[in-house]
Amino acid sequence: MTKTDDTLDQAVWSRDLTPAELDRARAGLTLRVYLKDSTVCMIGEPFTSWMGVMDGLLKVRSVSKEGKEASFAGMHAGGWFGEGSILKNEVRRYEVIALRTSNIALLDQETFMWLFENSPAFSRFLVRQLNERLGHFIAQVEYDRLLGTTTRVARTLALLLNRVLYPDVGPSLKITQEEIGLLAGVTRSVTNQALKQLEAHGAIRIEYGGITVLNAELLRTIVE
DNA sequence: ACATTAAATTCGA
DNA sequence: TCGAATTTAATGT
Repeated sequence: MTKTDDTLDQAVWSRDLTPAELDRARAGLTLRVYLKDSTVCMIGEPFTSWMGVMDGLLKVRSVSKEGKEASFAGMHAGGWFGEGSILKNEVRRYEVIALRTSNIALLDQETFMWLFENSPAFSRFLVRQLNERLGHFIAQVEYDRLLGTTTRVARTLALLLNRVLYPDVGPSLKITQEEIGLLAGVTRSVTNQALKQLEAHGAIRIEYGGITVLNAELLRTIVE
């Protein structure tokens, strides 16, 4: 078992591929380690690869068309991103930073396009993922209108729990309060207060170095 | 920014 | 390899 075999094994989109498609995918995969605080990709960079988080935590800072407001999102194990840029063949509209040292898999553009055009299972996966993201963009419109901090933190956590984007995610997240703060765009102490509120409402349980979500639906819908 | 507590690591037997 | 001692990391205020 090589490392790329491992990677393929863990990737959701590989599950229904034919053996031939799997071989092709394996040949297009590269693994990289991004150290904490390093830049994974920059705004304006032409597309090079589709990326998957094997392990770690990334922060995606996306900027609106006019370069105005920025919004954040987290990316953790199991998540794949960049398909929007590759399909439209445009430059990246967001910047990605490693919040902690992370193992990232890269699938080169050529292989990605080959799979997209030749593998029904792969295309099906992509449609599902793109559709899911569309829903997020709609939710984001509301998000940017200064909601309360507790709500922002709640939504940040809810996004990390998304079953479509992170198929293997369970109710317990290994993420520090500092990291949650970076993702939600609030300070650590505000994060701490927000988490306490969420815990008081029974939405989560605070643990050392992480949280467990008790009521995901409440997390998604709560407004302070 | 500081004090407290939890976890991870080191080290001696 | 066990656990006590020390260091590092995360939390709460």
